[in-house]
Amino acid sequence: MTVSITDVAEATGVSASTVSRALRGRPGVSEEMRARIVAAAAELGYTASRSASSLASGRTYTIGVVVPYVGRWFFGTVLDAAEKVFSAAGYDVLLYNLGSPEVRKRFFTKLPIRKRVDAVLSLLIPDPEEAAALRALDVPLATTVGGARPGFTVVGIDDRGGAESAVRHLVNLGHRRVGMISGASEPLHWTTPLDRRQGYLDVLADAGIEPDPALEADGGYTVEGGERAMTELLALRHPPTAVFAQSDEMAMGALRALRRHRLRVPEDVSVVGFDDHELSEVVGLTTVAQPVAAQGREAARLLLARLDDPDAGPPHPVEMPIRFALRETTAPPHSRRQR
Amino acid sequence: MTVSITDVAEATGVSASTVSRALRGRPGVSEEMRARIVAAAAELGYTASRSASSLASGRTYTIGVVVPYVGRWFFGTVLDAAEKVFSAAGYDVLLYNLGSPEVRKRFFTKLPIRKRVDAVLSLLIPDPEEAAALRALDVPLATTVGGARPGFTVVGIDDRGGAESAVRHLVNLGHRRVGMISGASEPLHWTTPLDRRQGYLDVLADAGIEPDPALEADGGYTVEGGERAMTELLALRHPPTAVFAQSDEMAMGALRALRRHRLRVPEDVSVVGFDDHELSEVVGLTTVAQPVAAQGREAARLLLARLDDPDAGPPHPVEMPIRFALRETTAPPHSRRQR
DNA sequence: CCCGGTTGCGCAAGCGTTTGCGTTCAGATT
DNA sequence: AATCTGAACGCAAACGCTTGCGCAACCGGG
Repeated sequence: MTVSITDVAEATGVSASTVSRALRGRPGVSEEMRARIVAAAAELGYTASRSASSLASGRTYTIGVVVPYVGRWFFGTVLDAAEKVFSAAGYDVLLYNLGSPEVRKRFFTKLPIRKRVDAVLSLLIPDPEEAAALRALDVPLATTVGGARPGFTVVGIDDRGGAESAVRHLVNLGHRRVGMISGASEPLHWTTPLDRRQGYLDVLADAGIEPDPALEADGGYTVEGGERAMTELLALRHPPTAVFAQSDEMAMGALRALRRHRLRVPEDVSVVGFDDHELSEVVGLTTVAQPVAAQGREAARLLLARLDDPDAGPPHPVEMPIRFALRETTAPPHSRRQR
Repeated sequence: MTVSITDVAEATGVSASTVSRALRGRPGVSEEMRARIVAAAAELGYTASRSASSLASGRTYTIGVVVPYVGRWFFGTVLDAAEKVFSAAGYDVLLYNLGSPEVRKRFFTKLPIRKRVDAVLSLLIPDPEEAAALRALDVPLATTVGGARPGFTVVGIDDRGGAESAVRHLVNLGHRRVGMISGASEPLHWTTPLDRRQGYLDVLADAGIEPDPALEADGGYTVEGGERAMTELLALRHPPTAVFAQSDEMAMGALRALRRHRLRVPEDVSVVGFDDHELSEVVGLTTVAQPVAAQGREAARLLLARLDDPDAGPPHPVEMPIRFALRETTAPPHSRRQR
């Protein structure tokens, strides 16, 4: 039924070996013969069986991409960009969506990915054990989203510096009580929350402001979490006049909480986020923008490069540029709105 | 290096056939032997090579999912949900991200998916030719997002009814000039924009309102497009007092345009969207909510059912429930409009 | 005219599973 | 005791490719 390599071999009057070589651009076939074979293959609608060829060659031409949550904007965007690079290079993408802890655990113990991929791009930060499991696959590995791991190609951004620019902006506007909505409850091996927090603390110290632990609330990197966190902060005896949210999603949650409390942004409270979510510009959120898609592209490219040259070790971490995006959610404390 | 089935066989002192049967729960193996084999396999860290087993069995245990744009919230969410169902059932997901027309065309002509998947879930609406190409794969097929195709399992919503409820809401509030931001430039075989438009027209007719073509603007289903479209509408001599956006993304674009024009929502202009984007609640957008993740889950489930029982033809279309979500962007028209 | 070197192609041995069929053997049936 | 019956397992043939090696035919240079 489905046409196999011998069918096109017979149609052309050559052996299967020649067909294989011709179709894959291998040397040892005359140009004339190659043309005939290609034509015949096209006419018959032949595609090599991936299972068979990867069994025979050991290459799968498939990249495994593991993601914590495809639905979230950040990961969706990175995946989108990476997939384009991979498919343009002739690789297929096998997607593993590791939402819940159980699924994640099962994945790393059973490793269904084994013998199925030529490389893996991890959009989640593997803990040390998980990283070891991946290394056991013996294929090139890469990660985005901070957190260096031995053996991994990593591309990320300067989280600390980004946080600094955000908080410095608030301090420069005159804010003294600036809160932070973080993701403290996230697993510790993920360094992003820590780095961003450090940036926050650095700037405060620099400005001679005593950090107040009460001004740090956990938003778990979700919209709802951000809303809860902001609500907590507003319940304080001395609420902050400005908050730095470690992600735009949390910042949007914060905006919502503020609206609910009938507080105006930025007149009553300033908010700055981090990431530059696709909708941040729409809501006018001041934020520090990171090149999300570009990170996906870059990680994919580096991975492919390592596939082409297996001897090259993992390159040193790549740091993508960030940019402070001043919009409409920040102003000096207790300001009157000007027209 | 990598452990194969014969390694397990030798370790247990049986033949490879028995190992295969034991590990896959096939009859013909004593329980005692099965236990020993399972133990040995676990100890050696054995995983069957997918290439080899699918070559031998003809099954790939892989589902192809083709998506127009993973990064968009809607598709990301559907994919997320579907992937969970597939992986829970032991299937892997092969992702094809068909953003640009060229990539899309190449995909459907070369069909790299051939011989690689047991079924395909298409999140984009294939045109008749593309649908035929997919049918040639001779595997179960499914689509979400409107547009019935012969041979496809389809799950969707009542787009027309949803649009009607949205527009009726506006009309009931007293609006007479209600505009629409649509996606008219989208390919014609995608029926969603058409259905939603029909719902819009139905309600107007029902209310005795003469439809004004000038009140329909194309937003291309993106935020920027929505913003442009709203800007066009505002430039009219008689701008609408309310607009129905065919998607939340376009609605958000519209909100942005309105803010830029210093118009207040809902006092000056009412806006209602469609989809219930994850951030719609955050911005308080009134919309008609559809169960996005549920549609992905359902489509995946139906596909798996057809895999289990290949004789069952494609089930008739499944229609998921929708719900009108009243929030804060709609109100009665203001008699006095500022300029 | 011979000869080492290409060039172009076929042969056949895998790659690691699955599976139809055959074999063995313990126990049940006459 | 002879025969029949399953159950449990092994044999070996696929599955559809890739690839090292061998072997003609052909090339130009000495």
